[in-house]
Amino acid sequence: MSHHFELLAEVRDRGIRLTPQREMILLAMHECAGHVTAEEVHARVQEQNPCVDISTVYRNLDLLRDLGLVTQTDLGDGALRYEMCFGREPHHHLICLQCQEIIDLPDDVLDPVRQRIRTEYGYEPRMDHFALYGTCPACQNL
Amino acid sequence: MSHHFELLAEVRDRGIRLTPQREMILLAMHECAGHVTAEEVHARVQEQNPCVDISTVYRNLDLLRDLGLVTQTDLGDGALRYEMCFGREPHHHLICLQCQEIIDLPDDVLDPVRQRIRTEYGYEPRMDHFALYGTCPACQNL
DNA sequence: ATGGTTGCAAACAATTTGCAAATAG
DNA sequence: CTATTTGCAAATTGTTTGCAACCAT
Repeated sequence: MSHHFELLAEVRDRGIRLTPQREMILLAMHECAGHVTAEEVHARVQEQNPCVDISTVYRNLDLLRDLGLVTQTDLGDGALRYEMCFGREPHHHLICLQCQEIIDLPDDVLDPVRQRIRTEYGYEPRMDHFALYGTCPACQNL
Repeated sequence: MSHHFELLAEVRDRGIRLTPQREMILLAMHECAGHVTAEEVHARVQEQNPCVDISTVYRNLDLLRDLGLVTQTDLGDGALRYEMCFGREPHHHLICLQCQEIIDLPDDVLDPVRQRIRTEYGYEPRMDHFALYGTCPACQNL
């Protein structure tokens, strides 16, 4: 919670109106360490004010994504995941296909791939927030 | 079309009933080089028999995916993509964020990532059919 | 004051399901 | 013959939209 203020200031500085709903969503995202669905953010916000609508959550998450404060990732299950990235290191996720455990990977695991994409195919890679899959050590011994 | 027969034999050998619908779907998938949506498969099959329902297409694509004959990929736009992988090299896709152009990448671009995931995190990676994003050479000059 | 923002209800798109009838083996 | 598969219609799920009222600046 240390830099809640910084976060709110950041938003205000960009000329974005700070409505109570927006502030609650920002706060909820800031507190949740991991990636959450819109539904989860909604539930969290409703604990404070049950009137807040899910569409407001979606609209704000989209906005924050466009501002670059939040990442939006599609993990392949039905729902999009959002994660606060303001003031955090870029990273990726390694997801266990069996137990769904998720661990973070440093951004540079993808550097060799980026390298090859650049030199061999001329594409400029943009791989900001990636989901990789596998089986975790625990689940390998079953 | 050379190994249509092989493909049908493969399916029959696994004890799967070969209904006309299933055969049409198999054929459509085999002819389409790239990744297609269920809708596209449906459209293609309906050219032959307009009665075939979209749910039948979905059910069969799920079945073929479970059999390992077809890959299912989520490119992040609303619709899942399917691709016949029977008798083909494993590969990945590099998608231009601007023009949506898609090119194939050989499987081994991910080897360094796999290596690190294995040695550093103990996960057994399973990255069969991946979607990577970037900007293609053409779109970089705009 | 006024333009961005909200809640609501309804629309949407992709996918799934229940069920009776049809059919492959 | 019978378990599987199909077509149909309806349900689900996650997300988006139109709009009048509301409110941060």
